[in-house]
Amino acid sequence: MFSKSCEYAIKAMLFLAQKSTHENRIGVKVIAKGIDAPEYFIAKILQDLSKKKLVNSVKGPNGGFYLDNLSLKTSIADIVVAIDGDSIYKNCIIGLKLCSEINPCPVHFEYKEIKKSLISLLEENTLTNFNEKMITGKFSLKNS
Amino acid sequence: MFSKSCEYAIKAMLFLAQKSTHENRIGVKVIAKGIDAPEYFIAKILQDLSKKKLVNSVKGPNGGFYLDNLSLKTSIADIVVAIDGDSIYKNCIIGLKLCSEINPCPVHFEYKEIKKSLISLLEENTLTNFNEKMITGKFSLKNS
DNA sequence: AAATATAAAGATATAAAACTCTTTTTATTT
DNA sequence: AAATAAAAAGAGTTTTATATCTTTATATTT
Repeated sequence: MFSKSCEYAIKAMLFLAQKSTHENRIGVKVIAKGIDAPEYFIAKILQDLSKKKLVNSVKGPNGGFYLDNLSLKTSIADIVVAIDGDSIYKNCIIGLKLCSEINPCPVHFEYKEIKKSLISLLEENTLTNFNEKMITGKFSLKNS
Repeated sequence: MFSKSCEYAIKAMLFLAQKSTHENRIGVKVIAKGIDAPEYFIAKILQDLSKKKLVNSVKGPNGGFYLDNLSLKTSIADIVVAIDGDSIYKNCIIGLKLCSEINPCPVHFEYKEIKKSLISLLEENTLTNFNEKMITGKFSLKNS
């Protein structure tokens, strides 16, 4: 569904949403361990997210990454679009370039509904939202 | 969503479903042109589908690929599983290895429903089914 | 039976994604 | 102001996916 980079990005954002504040920044190493991702690779991804203003960062001693209150409103959809682009919004499920409402592939209208629910899921789940769900203890992010 | 190979496989199967019979086999070159795929690449994919018994083939003059009546009952799900494996059935949307009913990620239950519809779409659409849809002329497979 | 046309198999090439290392820049702390 | 710790930037490397080419095997046709 999503690229590896995108999955790591989502996990990193969720991790930061739970653990970071402006005062408590988190470094690449801690994030990498926390989400079970390769350190140098997640570093690049965080750089990218930082350029795109989805995370905040400060350099130097006691520096690291964090999310401010605005960033906590980021949805999974925002992260996906930032990393993988908008293909999830646009692409035909069987990869036809010309598939559209006027020239639909055989499953266009069926897939359209599914895509709609999928996009709702991605757009309605913000980081804050995730946090709330996890506070109840019924959900988790464990990977190993 | 699916790999390029898988998209080509689906398109090739649909093409064969429309055009081939036991008597009228279709060669790689024609298929490649018909679905706008690289010739040598789709040849490999067809070989694979043939080994996995999803298409029939005969060598030699007037040889080529075709689908028999049994093969026309193949669903998109069958093709996807043959080429991309069953990750669509199994994988967590945010890539967590441990995500499950007892250890769900924050969107597990929401995604579960979407996945269900997606799988229905893939399983319920057989090649025969596709053909019927296209006979009405309301649907198409054009790519360019 | 020979020639031919086709898929199958094997080997190679190219591109993209995933991952790593090194150097540079810049806040922070001392 | 100097030392330091961190991200940013740049430049690789490795792996996987995509694509191509060549040779071999085998039905079919002549």
